[in-house]
Amino acid sequence: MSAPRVRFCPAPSGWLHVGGARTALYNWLHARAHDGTFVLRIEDTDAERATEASMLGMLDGLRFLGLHWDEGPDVGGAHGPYRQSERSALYAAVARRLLEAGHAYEAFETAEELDAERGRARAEGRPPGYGGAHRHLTEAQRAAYREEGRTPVLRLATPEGGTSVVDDLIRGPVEVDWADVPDFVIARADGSATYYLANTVDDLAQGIDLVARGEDLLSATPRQRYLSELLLAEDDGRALLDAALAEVGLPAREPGWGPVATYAHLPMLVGEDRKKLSKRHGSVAVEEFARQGILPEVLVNLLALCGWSPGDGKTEQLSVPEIVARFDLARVGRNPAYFDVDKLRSFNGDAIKALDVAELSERLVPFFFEAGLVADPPQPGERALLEAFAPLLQERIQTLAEAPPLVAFAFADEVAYEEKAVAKHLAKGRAAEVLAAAEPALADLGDWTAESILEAFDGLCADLELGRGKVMQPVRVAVAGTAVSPPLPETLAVLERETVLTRMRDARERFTAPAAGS
RNA sequence: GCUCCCGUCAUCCAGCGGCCCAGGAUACCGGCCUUUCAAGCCGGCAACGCGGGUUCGAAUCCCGUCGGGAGCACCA
Repeated sequence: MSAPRVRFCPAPSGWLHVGGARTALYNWLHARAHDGTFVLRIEDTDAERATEASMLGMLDGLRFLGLHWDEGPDVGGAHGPYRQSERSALYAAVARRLLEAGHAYEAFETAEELDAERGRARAEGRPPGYGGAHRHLTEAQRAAYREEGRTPVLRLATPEGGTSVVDDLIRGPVEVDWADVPDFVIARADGSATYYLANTVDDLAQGIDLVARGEDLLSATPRQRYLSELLLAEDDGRALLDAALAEVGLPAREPGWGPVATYAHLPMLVGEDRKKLSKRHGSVAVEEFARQGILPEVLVNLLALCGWSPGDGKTEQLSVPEIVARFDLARVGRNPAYFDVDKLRSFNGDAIKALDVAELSERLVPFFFEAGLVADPPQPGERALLEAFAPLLQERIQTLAEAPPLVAFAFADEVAYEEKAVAKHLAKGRAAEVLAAAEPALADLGDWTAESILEAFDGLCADLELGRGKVMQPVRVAVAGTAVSPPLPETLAVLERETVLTRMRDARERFTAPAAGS
């Protein structure tokens, strides 16, 4: 396979979810693995659903994942435009030519009538597809419908008999009986193109030679293959599509482009209930994972594993370059894949541990900013604090978003004391005594390091005949306000000694009962 | 209803006729470690849907059956 052209073509409604991201990724991987071209095309033919915000969100999601496109909106390319809403003249020209050639016909049923008919068909156990009622209308009948004020849709007349065999790269040959393929709509009553038309036309016009998409489109393939053949069939030495392209002044197809694309239908992504993944399954938007602090390369890793595996039966955690090097569409499996969020978190934790400190700090910045703990570019002091905590955080977080709450106390001037922690570790027991003893012990320390602080604590343990927990928890709560923090000596060492001492004294006066007599 | 696709531990993946009384990962359970929370380390549980073939030999090939999913839109 030489320099393939592949595409991802989202419909801009809603967010980029993991299913779409997986499809985009597989196409992108295929392009990168074979030195090909990754085209991004926005399929916004349905004016009622497509939104600008959604499109921007999709682009952001793809960029977050690092799936950069070679041709597409905002980067351009030789075969644009890359938004279908800007190509409607082409679809109209193609549709008209299809009609003129007798491959398509006008159908006058209204959406309501078809709906009702579908309901009846379902109730009676008949296939709900269009039966072809208007396929052979006479000129007079058409005129009569028009007189009623009806505007027709255009339907493609599918073959009367025989079978269509699609040789799917992943599934092998798939055979479908033409009798089971209804005459489908290619142009709506308002003249706009449907997916079948626009998608097929553009794949051809943009030289897409490999189509990797969700399995839910497997049954659409025979129609698109048939449509492709009609578009490419030569008439007067020129294919219908080429004539239409020239008519509307869009770039011509390149000579080297092959006739029809190879198809690769990817297994469905499912939720825990084994149903097609949808918003019902909780957070499936790429943006949401980004917000939670999932690393993009980890999301890519997990997405890659949804249907594909390197095949050695062992390796699962892979870097993006490794995936590119090993990926092969032909090795994609056929059974539905479950997008496992637990596994994602686990891998993410591992990846965070593997990051070097500077890199981790950098990635943490937006999350600390979001939490209101640092300024937009962080102040030098804030950055230093972040870098000092990064190694401690690294060991215990699975997502970046988990970091700020763990060390918020170090960035805030005021400590937010947690009621339960105070009640358990300060307001009872020997907390007052412990703090009173700890203050001078820490104040008198020569070095302010984790080692020396730990030594001081151990000294206190011996003096007071208490375990480390009994000594350190009151101090932790006094300084952090919570019973949970990174390891205490290291944490204290990161803070200014004065801050620590002040907080201990304040907490002792504010929360502890006066030391009991004996 | 019809058509198509799929069927290995709870979950995902490996397995392409002998290397499999089935391997890895996540989850779960237990232990160790321990200054909190995690992490880490060690160990454990646990699957070839079922029935027939083919074969010296089947998770792997064939048929049937059952189960699951997708599609049959003026959505993509």
